Amino acid sequence: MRGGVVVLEKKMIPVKLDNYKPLRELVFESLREAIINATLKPGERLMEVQLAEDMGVSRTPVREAIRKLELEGFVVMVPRKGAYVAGISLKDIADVYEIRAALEALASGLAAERITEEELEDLERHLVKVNEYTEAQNLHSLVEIDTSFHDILYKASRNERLVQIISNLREQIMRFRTTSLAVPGRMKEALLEHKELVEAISERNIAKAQELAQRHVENAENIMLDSLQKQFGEGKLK
Amino acid sequence: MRGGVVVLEKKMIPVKLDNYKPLRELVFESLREAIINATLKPGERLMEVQLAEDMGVSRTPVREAIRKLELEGFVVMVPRKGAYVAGISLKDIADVYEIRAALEALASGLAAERITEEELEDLERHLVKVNEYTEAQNLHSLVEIDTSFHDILYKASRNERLVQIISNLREQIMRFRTTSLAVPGRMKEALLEHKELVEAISERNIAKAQELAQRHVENAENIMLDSLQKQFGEGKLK
DNA sequence: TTTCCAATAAAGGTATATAATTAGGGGATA
DNA sequence: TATCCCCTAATTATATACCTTTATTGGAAA
Repeated sequence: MRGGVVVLEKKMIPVKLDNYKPLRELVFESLREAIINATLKPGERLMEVQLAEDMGVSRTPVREAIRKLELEGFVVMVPRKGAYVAGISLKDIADVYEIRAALEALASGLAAERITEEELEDLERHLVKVNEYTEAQNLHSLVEIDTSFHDILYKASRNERLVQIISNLREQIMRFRTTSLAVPGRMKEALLEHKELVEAISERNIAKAQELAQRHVENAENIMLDSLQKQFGEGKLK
Repeated sequence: MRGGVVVLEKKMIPVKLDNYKPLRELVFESLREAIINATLKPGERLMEVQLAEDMGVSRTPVREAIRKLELEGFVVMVPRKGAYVAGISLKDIADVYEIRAALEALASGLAAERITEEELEDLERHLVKVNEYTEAQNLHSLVEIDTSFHDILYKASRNERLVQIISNLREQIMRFRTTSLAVPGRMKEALLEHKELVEAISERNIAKAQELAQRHVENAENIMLDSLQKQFGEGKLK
């Protein structure tokens, strides 16, 4: 029902009925989510028939979802055995952080060049919220707003592939994220680092933004590795 | 038939019958190869039945291979339409180089820290060959040995994920590689840059290695973007 | 009791069958 | 002649069936 009067549209509406998602996508997202929040634990076996039954679909979309999880590093395949939730060693975590430090420095530098005023304001609004949640010790909301903060920041780099790679790397260790920010004092420290970073970016100080981003990641790495090393010894985290 | 006499094995043979590869892997590699060397051209439609027939397999492994190609950015999916070989814009290429510059700098710096003497010697042996092929203007062999050179270099970073990401990014634009090294004078230039880089690494000069690697990638980018800009205008390369 | 072998079940790998959606063409009508 | 609609063919999406390999378990023999 469009009403009786035909109105001339200003623009052609980009009619995207892209709401449609294949089952494999839903399964993929569902499984990834479960792996990230440790509902599916490292080392756990993923059996196709069982997953298919649980989700009420056939094996085909489940298999296709697993293929994608495999490439993103969330599961490992053992030929003729099946898929297992990927374990991750301390070395793996260190490796990921090493890459993230470089890429987040790159992204922050690019953001300092390319960010718009609107985005900058948005970032600052986020900082206010981060502040609130930090005061309130609201860990859950903090993690959420923190993720959103970084999303805006990285998008400002105007490099979609970069955003995608960083996002993937962050997800890889987000399985242990709670451990990181839960360390006493880290929340306030991180907030300060974020503030400095935004300041450098708003000053369009590329080198400083890079430097701060890199150090920010390195700090997060040290905290996390420390606390993990205490929890577990060496070996794979399973 | 193991023969009549049982011989005591010196060592436990790491009995990996890992020679086995699922069909989906073979199909995956085959398709990726075809896309990289432009047998399958950007924008071309990939039809499952046809590919399956051509390769003498069923649709299932073909579909699974396509799922992986999708995640690696080699194909784009249009829901209910199928898969198309991914087109790539000049912006895309610039984005990829932007990331590569940062990551190859990182890898080279790490290599300067962690490379072994054996690996260094191996690199220098490769340089000799690069020299030969450059003199002989043997483009094909040059591309091959160049790839191998970089593989050794990046492995020396002792960061497998880093190696994997860089490899993927290189493959993404390898589809246009011929254009890059074919530019007159670039081959010699690249050789010189490689020599300097190896020198910096053998001196364990981390900062210099990073700097040289970054500039090397940036140079390659400029050459390639220039020559592509002449060939095509704007728009997707199809 | 322990070890080895065989039978069997269970799971992944592959192929095929069915459903659903889309593109395209041809004909009818204005 | 042009436009609109319906029908058909083709293709993807999903489900199911079949094949192959591996792990397990129970029993027989040493």
